[in-house]
Amino acid sequence: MTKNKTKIRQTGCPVAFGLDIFGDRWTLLVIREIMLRGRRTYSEFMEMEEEIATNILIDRLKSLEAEGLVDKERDPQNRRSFLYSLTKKGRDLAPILLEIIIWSGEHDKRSFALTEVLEKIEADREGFESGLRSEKGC
Amino acid sequence: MTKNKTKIRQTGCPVAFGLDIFGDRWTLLVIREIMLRGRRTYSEFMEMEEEIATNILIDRLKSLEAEGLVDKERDPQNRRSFLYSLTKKGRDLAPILLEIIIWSGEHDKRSFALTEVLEKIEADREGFESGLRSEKGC
DNA sequence: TTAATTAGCTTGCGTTTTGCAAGGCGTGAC
DNA sequence: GTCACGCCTTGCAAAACGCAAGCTAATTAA
Repeated sequence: MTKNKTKIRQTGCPVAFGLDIFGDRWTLLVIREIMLRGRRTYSEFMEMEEEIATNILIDRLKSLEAEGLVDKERDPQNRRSFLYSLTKKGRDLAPILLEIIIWSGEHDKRSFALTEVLEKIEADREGFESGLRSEKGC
Repeated sequence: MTKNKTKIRQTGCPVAFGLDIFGDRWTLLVIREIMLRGRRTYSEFMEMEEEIATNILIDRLKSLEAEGLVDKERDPQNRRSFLYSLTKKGRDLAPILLEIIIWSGEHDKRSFALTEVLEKIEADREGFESGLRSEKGC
């Protein structure tokens, strides 16, 4: 396992604290897979269109579990598979993901027909947030 | 200059789009310095308690400028210095920063007396957001 | 008008992380 | 048994990071 996140910045700043946990190019994409797409297994995560490498994926899954953002359990239906699910701490990342989606929607030139979705989000932030697993936005 | 952010993931997902721009351990800390602490120059950024290296700082400033999140201009008062300031695109990151602060406030065990600030934020999100440059939270 | 200082930036080099390809191992199906 | 599936490890090259040193242009001090 690549020894990731070696340097932890205990400065007390909440921004730095958050970035120490999910401040990289892959962690929030794994969260997105679970939260927005309902994917739950290693092989489902491997299907994401951004083409994550196997060692990076397993590294992020381990650190997410170590940080208490996801739980890992055997799939009762298929006992050679594992199911990853968000803890409360993980689910609480929803507003951050939502704000990233809003920001990108406003500033991504290629934002293909996302505008209408964005207007809905802005109009009903609460409602959207509670129903985040409904495929909108991504 | 370290050739940063080589791989750009044009998948159309707004989460990936955002992470391509600020998905690393330093970019949002530079934004924090400007937005929350009112710092504007290279040497002021070097004073941040997380001890950023000079080459990393200049690399991030250049990519922030290239992405149109900050503007750079000569300081009229001190013509050997430059002033960095947020563009609209940069200022629009405020809600993301705010949500990170809220998340960390809830999940950082060492969250020294931040709780009361958080309650204020939650109670008056709009108000807090518009006055983000007021030293609270960080 | 020359020397020193300040602010911003570059360079070199060792370490860490990432990306990619290949392969290994445990579980369950046949 | 043997085979396939799902999860995970390993090896190696490339990129990014971290650290220390030094360079350059603008300003101030002598």
